[in-house]
Amino acid sequence: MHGNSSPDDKLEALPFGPFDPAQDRTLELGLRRWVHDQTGLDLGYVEQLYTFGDRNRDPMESEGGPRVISVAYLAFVRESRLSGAGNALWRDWYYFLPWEDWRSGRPAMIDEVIFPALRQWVRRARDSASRRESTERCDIAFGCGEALWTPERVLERYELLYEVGLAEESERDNQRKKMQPLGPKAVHERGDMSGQGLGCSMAFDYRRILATALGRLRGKVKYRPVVFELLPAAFTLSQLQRVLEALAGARLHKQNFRRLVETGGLVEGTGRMDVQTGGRPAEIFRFRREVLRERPAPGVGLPGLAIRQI
Amino acid sequence: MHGNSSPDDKLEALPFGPFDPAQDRTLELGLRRWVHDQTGLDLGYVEQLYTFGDRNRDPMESEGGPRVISVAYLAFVRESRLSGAGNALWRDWYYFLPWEDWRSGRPAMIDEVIFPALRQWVRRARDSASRRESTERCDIAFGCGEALWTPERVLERYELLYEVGLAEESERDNQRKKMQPLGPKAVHERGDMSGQGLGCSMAFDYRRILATALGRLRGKVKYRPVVFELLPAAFTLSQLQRVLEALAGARLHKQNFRRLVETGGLVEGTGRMDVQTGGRPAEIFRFRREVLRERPAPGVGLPGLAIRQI
DNA sequence: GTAATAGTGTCTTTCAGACAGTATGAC
DNA sequence: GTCATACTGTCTGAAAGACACTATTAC
Repeated sequence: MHGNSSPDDKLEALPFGPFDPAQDRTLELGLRRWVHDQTGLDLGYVEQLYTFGDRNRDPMESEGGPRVISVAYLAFVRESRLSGAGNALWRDWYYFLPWEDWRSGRPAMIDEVIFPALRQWVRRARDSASRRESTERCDIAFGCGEALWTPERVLERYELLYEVGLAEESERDNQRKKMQPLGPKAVHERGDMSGQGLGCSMAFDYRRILATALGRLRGKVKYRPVVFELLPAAFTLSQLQRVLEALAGARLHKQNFRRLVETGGLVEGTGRMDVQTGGRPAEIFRFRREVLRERPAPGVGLPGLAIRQI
Repeated sequence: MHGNSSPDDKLEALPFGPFDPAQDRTLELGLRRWVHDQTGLDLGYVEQLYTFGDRNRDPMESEGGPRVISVAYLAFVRESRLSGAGNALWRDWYYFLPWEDWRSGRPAMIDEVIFPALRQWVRRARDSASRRESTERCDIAFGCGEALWTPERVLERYELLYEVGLAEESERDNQRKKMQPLGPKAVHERGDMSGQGLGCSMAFDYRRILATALGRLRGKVKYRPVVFELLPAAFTLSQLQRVLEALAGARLHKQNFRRLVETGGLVEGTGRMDVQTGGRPAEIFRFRREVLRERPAPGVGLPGLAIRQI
């Protein structure tokens, strides 16, 4: 979700609100309250993500502003409800993290922009030890060499792109804190990557938060049936597959997927049929709550998620 | 780890410290600094856990004290280093959560104390809908009925015990906030469970934090090689198995465990042998870092972890 | 008929989970 | 020898991953 109460109007931002200890019994209730106040929406599934408190995450801090600590939450909202909800509007998250979307094949920017930049960055490392370490980091994050592309390493990838200078934010943040000494991690000399920014940048460290959320969700979907929070009570297997593919950012093998969720006891068919959409009518399925008792970690152990395309 | 800077001296507590935005660039660096200042320890592996901010988690709040927000972290410290480290001392976490330790079989207290209390609690539910819901919660958390005992549901179990009144903390907290209206979740009438407290209680909501940590670690160990942060660089497979069993709170099948970690590429043998400990000498193994590239989620998919004993 | 979507059957390989058994030390 | 720990071999059944194939709609 997107709220445009951002510092300057051009920047994309996540919705945020204050926490008022006097008013809200818990952090989560506080979240629900201000989301409701700002947008009229009542959140369903909500999960605490991570607490961000790095220095200068709010650029105003370098001009004497206070340190801002944000407790980030991940929440689901049905797209249909969003129209006319305050000043929030809908955004595909791959608009901000386009390299994460492999649904129509491996994104070209990975080979054309990211890999060259990573190689250049590795070459600029101070010594051979840090060069080796950097190579390993790149390999694991982006699945170079023998390594596989692992969908849930979203944050590792974003942080690498940020360090390399492929995220507009890194350029912006650097201008603001140029008086600050470099941390121990900055073992690379700075290169000029301006204009190479990938995906739409966001205010503050919001893109990092978004990356945290996507990574967490991709991981969680495997051992908890969170997908069903994103679907109506009744759905077809194709719908379920499309939602999972949107989360995973990859295509799934249709037949195996069907078998996985059906024989895995995650869903059950109702006898009913879907209204036609240009093909054979699909059966309507529903989530089998009982699976929570039967299996210790009921999720979709996404088949062939490690890179293989359909 | 245990720090005794607790409100009254009798209560067990987790170590904690203030966050000083002026001094610390990040929350994690702040953590490392005050742990060092208080105990002289330099933390190794550190992971942010969860941020706790419920009303009255600090009992002083009901007497006009401020709302305390705690960003909890999980960190590893080698036991040997702990002797004489400030006023911190070592505690087995099963001292606080004894029902979580199945290493010497199913703890008797589950059948003798917990199940009767849960059944009584379910019976006291207002209506049949909430009774059904409560039954399902108990089944899933504690593996009753057809459900399996799932080691990582530590927090769900603790919260249930707290609600049921089997945690001393719930009695204590209730006395302090008796003027407060009941939340929507309190659909059960209150029973008298005093004196039935299970495990050692802790100050504030620290036992909830501990339960969060154990649950998270049990989950994480399956898809990230965190175990090796708890072991020296060289170890025997038996040592590795013992550490994993301590985390999982369950016995693992020895032969399958060996095969799993060896053929899974998680460890590799050095030719060297261990000093004898009353049996055939064991080979010394080490962690194979390369596994991070080879497998998307390299961890120990703990074999037979779902209840089965050796 | 074609195009498009939905759904079935089956084969192979891999691996978890269990079995029993052997090897090398201390005593 | 016994006891204790370390390690090996193998069987079985359940899945993952891939194959080809049939079914029902709209046009």
